[in-house]
Amino acid sequence: MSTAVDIAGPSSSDQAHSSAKIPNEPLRPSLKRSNHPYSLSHYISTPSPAVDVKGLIQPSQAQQRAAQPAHTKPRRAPSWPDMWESPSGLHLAHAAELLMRAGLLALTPATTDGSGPEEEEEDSSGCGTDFQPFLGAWFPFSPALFPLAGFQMGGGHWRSAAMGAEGIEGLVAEGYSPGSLGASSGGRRKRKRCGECVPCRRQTNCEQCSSCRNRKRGHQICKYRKCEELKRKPGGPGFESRVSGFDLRGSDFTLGLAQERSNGALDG
DNA sequence: AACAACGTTGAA
DNA sequence: TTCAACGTTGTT
Repeated sequence: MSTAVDIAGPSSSDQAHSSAKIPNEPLRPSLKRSNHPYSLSHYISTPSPAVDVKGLIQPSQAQQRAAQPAHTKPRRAPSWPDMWESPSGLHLAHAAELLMRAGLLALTPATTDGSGPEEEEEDSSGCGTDFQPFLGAWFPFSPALFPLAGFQMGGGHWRSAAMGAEGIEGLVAEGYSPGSLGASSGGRRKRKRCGECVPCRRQTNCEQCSSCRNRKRGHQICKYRKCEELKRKPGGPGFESRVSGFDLRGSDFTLGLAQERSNGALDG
């Protein structure tokens, strides 16, 4: 029931200005697409229990060098807590904790003697495949754990088949895939719009807000089409509402829009 | 906090 | 290769 809506922008005469590049239909098709490089069967059938997740989420030094040419300004490396926050506010660590409570996730002692091949070549950032800080114990991150725990990866979502897909889907990170967690980007990921909130369902740019007027340099989507999910900081207030069973997605948009209008916040 | 600018990602 | 737009950083 994703009927396209087209809330009037700052003025009622803006519709004619919509860019030819703007899709004339809701964005669901592209949102549903997933180019995840690995299928679930890949992880299940991979002979080595340790698919090179470290390589996926932490590129090699050579990859990092390639990803960051010398002429570009050095950017702050994303911190690991940041890496593990979901746009809908659920820390992956919380998901892991839930699994632990359900007895589905094993913990290993905090040994650092590098007994396996995965342990060698730990770089200065200290990011291996174990994540003690999040759980107070070591969290062995292996993709094999997710199938074991009933998690499925697909459609850009992490689902839990064991807990009931409907219930957990809203809890678990949306818009992320292992690939977007750094498989090819050296850690920088790009969230996707939810496609369901009111702004996402707008079809046209207003062409009057600062983002529209400054599109060449600003590289920003029309203010009235900016996804509500993307407006939130990952791991922000959304977390509580999502966990407690409420999905406030888009609920504050109308209020915010009315407020913006009354305040004249939008330039134009 | 809002805005502007830019680098970068990801899809077409 | 192009383009839309997200993420980050600096400025106001």
